[in-house]
Amino acid sequence: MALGRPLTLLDLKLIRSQPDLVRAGAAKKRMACDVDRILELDESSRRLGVEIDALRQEQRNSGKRMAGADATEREAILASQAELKGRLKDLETEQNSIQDELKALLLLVPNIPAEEVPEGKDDSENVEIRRIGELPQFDFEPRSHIDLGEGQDWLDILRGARLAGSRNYVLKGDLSLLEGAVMRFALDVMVGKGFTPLSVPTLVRTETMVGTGYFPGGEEQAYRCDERDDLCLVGTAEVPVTALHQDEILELGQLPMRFVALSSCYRREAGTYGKDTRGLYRVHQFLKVEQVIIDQADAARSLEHHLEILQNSEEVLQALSLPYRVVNVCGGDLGQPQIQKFDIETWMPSREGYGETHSASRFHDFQARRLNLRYRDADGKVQYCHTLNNTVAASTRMLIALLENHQTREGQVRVPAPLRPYLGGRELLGKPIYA
RNA sequence: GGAGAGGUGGCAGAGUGGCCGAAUGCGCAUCAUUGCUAAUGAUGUGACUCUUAACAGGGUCCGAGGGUUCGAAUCCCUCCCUCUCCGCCA
Repeated sequence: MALGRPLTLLDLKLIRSQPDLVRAGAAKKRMACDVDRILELDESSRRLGVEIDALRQEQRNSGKRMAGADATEREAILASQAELKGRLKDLETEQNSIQDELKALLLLVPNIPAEEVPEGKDDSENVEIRRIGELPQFDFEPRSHIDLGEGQDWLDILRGARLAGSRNYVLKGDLSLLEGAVMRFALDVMVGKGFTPLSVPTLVRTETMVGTGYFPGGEEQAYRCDERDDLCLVGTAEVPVTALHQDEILELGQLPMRFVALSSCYRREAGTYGKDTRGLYRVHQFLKVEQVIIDQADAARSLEHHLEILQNSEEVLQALSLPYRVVNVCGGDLGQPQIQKFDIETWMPSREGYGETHSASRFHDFQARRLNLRYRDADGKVQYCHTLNNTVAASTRMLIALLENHQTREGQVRVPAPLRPYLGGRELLGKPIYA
């Protein structure tokens, strides 16, 4: 996969100087990483580079002598240049193939997880940090969002599938309005906190997918339009928003940048056949409000931002009176790019459990390196930025939580106070449909 | 989709085969002057990478990739992007 920019990725110097750190990081994430091969390729490439540089210098100097040379000198120069050129070509070809392999391997090196990341093999070993909110107590048999949605004629899964295949849906009437209300509320909360709202493309170049760390590796999860146009549908606004300033050198005064964006999100959900097949939990398309922070390379500040964006989303859930818990994602459940991730799981009565609704990630400079996203620090030195993001609200999973947690015996849905202004002041949605 | 013009440093902009990593201006930094600010003057100021303990030195980069040439920012080809006009269109 070609990337049209210098490629440093996980700092090669770091891999050289502390290979064990990189190995340990990969092990904690339960990921493979051929550090030895990388070091070997790096060394050969550099050895060749020294040779090539010397030959190029010779080539340049004798080339410059041509201008003032007489006939016999010219002939001698031509002869030596021809020989130089041949040697250079051989060495360059060799170095290119080494670097191609090196780049491909570097793209796969996992970012090193933070110390606070718990050990563990998969999501069953994520560590709960806190539970907030009272679980709803029903004095009747609570219904699933599917029963409520279909009963109120708010949700048409059959026709959604007919239009676009399984895992698609149609929202009707008040549920469609409720979707708009939650999205707008989430957006307004973030704008109120000083985040800059952004409307961004959801079709991006594959280079941008590589830059944000989704490719290589996540190709199966993305809808791709690259046969004719080299474009992919994003699974989250994180991609275009984080990449907004790719290839730029930002001024210190511009940082930190805080962005919030509402976008459609598209996910193929390959490999999830038979999992969460009913309802709105796992779908191919939904709306999401996402928050992104871009700041200078400072681990302490990054950690602060991480807690900040986590707090922001918790505030949204609390305002909507939805019970949730926060988990510290363990090494084995962490993706390649993150150094730490907090998931927020919201209570969903039909699942009789918490379902993942938010994911707050801290990347250190992983994405910034791939995106060539840099800034000039106080000393005038160019550095890679740090990036972070978190969900503010994802439409379908929030609708599940809202419908199921706030349902009444009659099958209506109480509207949490903060959403009422977006729904004409109504406190209750739907008609009584159950006795 | 058709025709044309372009893509050069943080920004603007010159540069049509070697003396160009690149004039000049702006911006920025330091110093001088100054009650402060402004103005003025001087000096400095690209990124990446390799060798080196360091001093220092080398190489790469003028949208991307390939080609011609002893030698390419400059010539040729392909692709990407931007702008103008026309067409189509929510």
